[in-house]
Amino acid sequence: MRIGELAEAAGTTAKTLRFYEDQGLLPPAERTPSGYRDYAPDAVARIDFVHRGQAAGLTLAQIRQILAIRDGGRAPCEHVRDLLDARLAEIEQQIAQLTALHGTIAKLKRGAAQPDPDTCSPDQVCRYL
Amino acid sequence: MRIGELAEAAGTTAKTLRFYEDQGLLPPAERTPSGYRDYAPDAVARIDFVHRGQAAGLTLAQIRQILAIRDGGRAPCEHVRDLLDARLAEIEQQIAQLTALHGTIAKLKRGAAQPDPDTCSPDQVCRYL
DNA sequence: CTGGACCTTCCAGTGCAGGGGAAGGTCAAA
DNA sequence: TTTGACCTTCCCCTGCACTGGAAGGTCCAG
Repeated sequence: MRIGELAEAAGTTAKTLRFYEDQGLLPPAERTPSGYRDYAPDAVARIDFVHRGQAAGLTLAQIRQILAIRDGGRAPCEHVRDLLDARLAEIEQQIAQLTALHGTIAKLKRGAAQPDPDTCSPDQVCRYL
Repeated sequence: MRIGELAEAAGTTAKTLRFYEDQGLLPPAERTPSGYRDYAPDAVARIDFVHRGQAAGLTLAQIRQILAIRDGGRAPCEHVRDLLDARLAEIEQQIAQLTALHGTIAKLKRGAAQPDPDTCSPDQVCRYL
């Protein structure tokens, strides 16, 4: 199948598939005599895996690592578990930071419940911040 | 004061201050006869304001808008309040997305509590995802 | 044989907030 | 006078995951 068909089957674009090949996420495709990329149907599964990895918040670099392990003939399960653990920790930290920021902003707002422009000196630009 | 002194006083770098000037966050500085930027002491307050804006999660573009209103002689309080309201909504949405992602990943992990590489088919790359 | 849909490569840009480093000018102290 | 710290402008680079577009080749229907 050609790159456009594969892209449609996998829910992405031809441009993105060339980009993935360039980044080492897809192996270099076979070529027709005229130079067109020619994919086997199971390429869809590989792209689906990339999408599942992205849905789990992994970067393309991390997904490439997993694929490289699998391509090397080993099972990447343990590496995947480590990546997911790290991702969970990251997410927890991000949520904590956002929660703190939410509190900070809410406090700023409470500290200026009635905006009174006259009490905002030009020096401090705005009493709100 | 020269740009290096100002940078140290404001807790940033000379490079960043030139960048801010370029981006319209700081007015073009006075120059000494030899071409050095020459700042009044109150420049520190303006940079502090930029930092407070950043601490509230505003982008430099948003901070520039606020400063432009103040520089135009008006009080930016209402615009600031709108920006903070929008930021709060964004943060809430981000937290919701991260929470959902956290749940998704945790479920993936539970679905594969005992990693068994043999049950991972190469086709699906990894049972975990 | 022509038009249009598809394909190829390559270069460049997006948004965000700066950082790195070159090439050259200035200033104060030793 | 010379060193070394500072300053100037300039352009390119970073990370992330693409996206746009130009210039040209291929394939198939009408």
